[in-house]
Amino acid sequence: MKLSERKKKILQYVVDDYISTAQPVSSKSITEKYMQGISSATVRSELAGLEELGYLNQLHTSSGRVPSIEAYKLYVTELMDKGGLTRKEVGEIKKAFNVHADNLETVVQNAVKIISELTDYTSVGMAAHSKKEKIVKLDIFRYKPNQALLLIVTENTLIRDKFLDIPEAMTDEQVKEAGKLASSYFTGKELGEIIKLGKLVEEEFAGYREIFNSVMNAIEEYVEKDKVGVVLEGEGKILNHPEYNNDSEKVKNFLSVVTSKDKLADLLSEENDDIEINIKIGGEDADMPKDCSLVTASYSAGGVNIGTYGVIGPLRMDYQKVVSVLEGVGKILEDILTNKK
Amino acid sequence: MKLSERKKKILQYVVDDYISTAQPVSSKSITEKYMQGISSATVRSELAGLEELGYLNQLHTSSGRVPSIEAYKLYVTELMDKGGLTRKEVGEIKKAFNVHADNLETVVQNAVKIISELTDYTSVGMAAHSKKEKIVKLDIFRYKPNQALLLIVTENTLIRDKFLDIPEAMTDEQVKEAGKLASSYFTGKELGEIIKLGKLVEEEFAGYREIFNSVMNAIEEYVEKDKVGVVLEGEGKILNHPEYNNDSEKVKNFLSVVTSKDKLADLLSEENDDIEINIKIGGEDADMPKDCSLVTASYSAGGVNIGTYGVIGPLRMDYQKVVSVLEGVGKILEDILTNKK
DNA sequence: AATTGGCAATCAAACAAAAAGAGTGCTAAC
DNA sequence: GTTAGCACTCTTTTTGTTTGATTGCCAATT
Repeated sequence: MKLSERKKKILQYVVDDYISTAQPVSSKSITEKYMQGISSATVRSELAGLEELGYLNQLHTSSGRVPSIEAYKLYVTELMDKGGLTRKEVGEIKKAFNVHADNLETVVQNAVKIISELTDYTSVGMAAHSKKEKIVKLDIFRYKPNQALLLIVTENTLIRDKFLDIPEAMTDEQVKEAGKLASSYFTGKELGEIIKLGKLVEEEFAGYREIFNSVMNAIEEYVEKDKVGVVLEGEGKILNHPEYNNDSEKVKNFLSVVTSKDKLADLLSEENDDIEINIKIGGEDADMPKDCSLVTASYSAGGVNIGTYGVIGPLRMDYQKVVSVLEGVGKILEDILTNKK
Repeated sequence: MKLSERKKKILQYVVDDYISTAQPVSSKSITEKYMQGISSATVRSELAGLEELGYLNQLHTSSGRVPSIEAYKLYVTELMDKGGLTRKEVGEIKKAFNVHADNLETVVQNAVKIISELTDYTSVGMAAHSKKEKIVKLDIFRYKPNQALLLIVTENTLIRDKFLDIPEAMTDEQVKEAGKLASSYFTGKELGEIIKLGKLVEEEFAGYREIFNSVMNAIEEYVEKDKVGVVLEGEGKILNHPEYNNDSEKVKNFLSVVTSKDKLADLLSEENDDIEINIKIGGEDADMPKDCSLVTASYSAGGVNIGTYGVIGPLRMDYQKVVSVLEGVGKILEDILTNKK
């Protein structure tokens, strides 16, 4: 099962070539483009070997080879060259972040946009909700006889508006009081801390127990998965790639995932805590569109996770470029955020 | 230029048939399906007349007829049958609104979703921001040395988070004071009223003039066009329709409009004040995808406009169904909102 | 034992020609 | 005004042929 050096090289060439041309790769083209000293017959037997091992596929007997999912996996982990960004690209990224950012969501928007532009793939991002964030402001006030509006602002300026069901019998005064109590109780606390508190609340604020529990639920929901904060860009770019050009089933499938913020939030929040760059290939995940790859990166500033960004595209994705861009954006973003804060 | 009754009937049949089959309509099929007592030759001469008048087109000499944009226009205004909704559909709509609505955006989301489901087209909605809405709460507080966060809550529970640039020299106290002043000044006022006030502010609150102006800008922007409030559903459904199936250029075009909330907000806020159902056909508008139709409806409850909803799809859209659904959803939505309030 | 040149076999893609079919427009008759 | 009939047009489908790319295998070579 161990691959010879030459097999690896050849596999790399096949994947490289297939990524850039979208055409099955022939033994001849390999000898011409990459390995002049060797004959095509030799490459052919190597290719046969790689196919045997499950790294390559043939569409029909007399066609060139196409990489298998296994091949892509090996490619991203071992085979591909790590390319950096050009000066120009770095410049473009910096410029993209230079525009006046109105709020945190705008920053995410900018990041996602430049990623999509530089890679030419659909890109997606989500600001992280660190459990270390503190609540800066909390307010509750009556909206309808049986509903109150909950307002939470955290350090990172993310705001949550949510309705709470309240008993009609409550007077405006009581609602106000509940708000005051909740505010003095929650303000200044870290989100994670609050979640951990769990059921303690029941005893202390018996009168407003329901309300307190609703507030805690809202906070928990917000930290765990904030689908509202998912930003998407370039959803149509999938059509720039030939494998999606005449297959509207595939496109439909792709769009159904990509346009569901729920699903995207799920995908982006998977196990990204410690890993920096994360590549998920093929339709292993129920939420992933079949025949797609997802490359994600988690960014942090000052040791705190500040968000997850990613690119979704065809299996035949330019991983090298994508990884470079994600790393580049991450670095610049982190610089900006650490300096500004 | 006046159409005979029979010409109108025939034109209606052609459009009906084309809408349901997506195939050019032949004289023979008309006599078979719709006008048994008449011969195909007669229909042919009528069709030739309608073509003369610009209502029909032929793809080539020996093909059936296809409706022109003019034909669609006439169809929606005069020709088409007005069909209602089935009991089942009404039931589905009611069910869709029965789920617990967390906030106003959820209501919009539900409406858009059920519209998309029932029509099988991409649908879009935007809550209206009536100038009559009053500000219920307004708050300003410091976020960074040179930025403050502005928070506005209106009767309809829409909240806007927005950063204001402030001089670093301002003390926290001053920010607080500005907030208090702004709150007491703006709270209770109608949005329209505030916009009209315009520059009066300059004199009165000289010390915090900048801040007051920023607040007013934010309010104006919010009333004029709130792109954040645009909700979209079923963007992939365009692919269910054959004219988009093998034309990825068209799809790309469509997606580029539909995925831009800016453009959608523009489209939805055009001149919808007094008209109830508004049909825009073909690519007259720069913001409209070419070869698309947009059907919008403005809903109101208690005399106040509460939002605009619409369906975007191919020219060959099932207008009858779409109009029925939009009307049906509007009616039910209005009922719910007027009762609840 | 690995490599190579040569060659038949395979298969998709491109092309061409022919046949089938759908629909029209026109005309002469009703 | 309506209709049957028919020639004509143009697309679609079918069928067959050619071309070209590529492989796998084998025997010869290094």
